[in-house]
Amino acid sequence: MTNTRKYHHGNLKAALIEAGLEILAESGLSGLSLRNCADRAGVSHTAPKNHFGNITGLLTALAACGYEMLFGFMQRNLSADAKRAERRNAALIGYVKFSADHPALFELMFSKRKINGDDLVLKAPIGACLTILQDISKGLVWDKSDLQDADERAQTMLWSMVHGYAQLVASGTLKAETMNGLGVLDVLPQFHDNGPDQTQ
Amino acid sequence: MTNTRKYHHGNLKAALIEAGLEILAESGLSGLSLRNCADRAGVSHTAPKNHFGNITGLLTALAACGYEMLFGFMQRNLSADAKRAERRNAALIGYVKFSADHPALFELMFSKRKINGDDLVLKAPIGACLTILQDISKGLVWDKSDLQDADERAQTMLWSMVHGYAQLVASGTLKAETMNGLGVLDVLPQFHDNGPDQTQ
DNA sequence: ATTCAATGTTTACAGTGTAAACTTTAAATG
DNA sequence: CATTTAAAGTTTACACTGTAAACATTGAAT
Repeated sequence: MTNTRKYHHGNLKAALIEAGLEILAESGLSGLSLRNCADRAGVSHTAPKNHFGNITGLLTALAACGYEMLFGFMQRNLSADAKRAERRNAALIGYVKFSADHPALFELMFSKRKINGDDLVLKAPIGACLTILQDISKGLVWDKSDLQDADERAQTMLWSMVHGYAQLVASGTLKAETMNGLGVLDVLPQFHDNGPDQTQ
Repeated sequence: MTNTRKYHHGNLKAALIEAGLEILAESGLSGLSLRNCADRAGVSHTAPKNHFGNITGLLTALAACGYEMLFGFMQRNLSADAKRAERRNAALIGYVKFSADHPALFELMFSKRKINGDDLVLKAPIGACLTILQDISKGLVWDKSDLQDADERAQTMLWSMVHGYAQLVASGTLKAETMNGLGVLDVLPQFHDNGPDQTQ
């Protein structure tokens, strides 16, 4: 009935993002192009230019979408009164689970040369994720917790650990059979907390 | 003098790899193509096919080159009688230094979808690097060292930590100014050793 | 001296991103 | 309501990419 394709799509920007996410899931980052994205949305191959400017604009919008999803993954299965240690474990598990569930999107999100880091639409969800990281990094007791900038060190350490694990697994560098199915919490060290859990 | 270009290059395979490494250093992974690689080597754009088959073949050869370099970086500044803790620190620092000195090559080496993981020329230097990783992961004392497969867990943990740190820095995700110039040893936990240093 | 396989070249084609000129249409304006 | 205008899509064109097929050259084996 809606066979009479309208000249103006009406919601092309959202349709292009949805098409892009589908193509990423089906064919990976290398399988995504402006043209097949436009194809799937049912418009000409130059239509995306009106909404995203160029390929970087589209990829940036998709990456922003990814960070919003990552934010959700890092807060999944958390009760309202979860302690910081629980929040930390949930965030680490969520981070790895997201990278496993959406490997191409995860790859794109950290392909910093393919996206526009100054885009405000991208910065917002990244900031939200960093807020979680900051929370779970506070007051960590480990062998460097008495040095200067301990919280900042802890943040870098936690992110490095979980991101490296996620990236090595998602890229296929660490194969599942090599790992005896060990998850991130089975491998990375556990640190205990010091001081108050300020958000409680 | 050698202006009379010979029909047969003589050493095209090596020349193409060298050209590829140069382009990677100058223009990044996205700036590398079969055609500009052939251009720089002074041959027609289809000449590389005889030596590498397709773009995957060239990228695989370049990645193999990268792992050989990484192996050298991980053993740099080591005296003949270095203890395992020294070897471990040297390897971690070398890993990060390599990723900082050759970011595009590092990116390629872990772009597993762009290279042929079954290539024996690639497998050899990867195996050499894994041998170092295995060495520096043995007998590590940490909160999971009494669990099953402790050495394997330690290996995954060490690799995750250092790789995540290297990737986040090399990709520009962790900016230098954000980090107060903290190096990998200033951030990641230090574990002490248990048992004999078997290679001594 | 001849053959032949390895090594390069030429030509062709489909796919990519992007720019410019053009067309349609919804919405604002009189 | 009629007109204008700018946003949204299309058409066309071009340079670049990887790859395949047909062809040319040449060093080395016979």
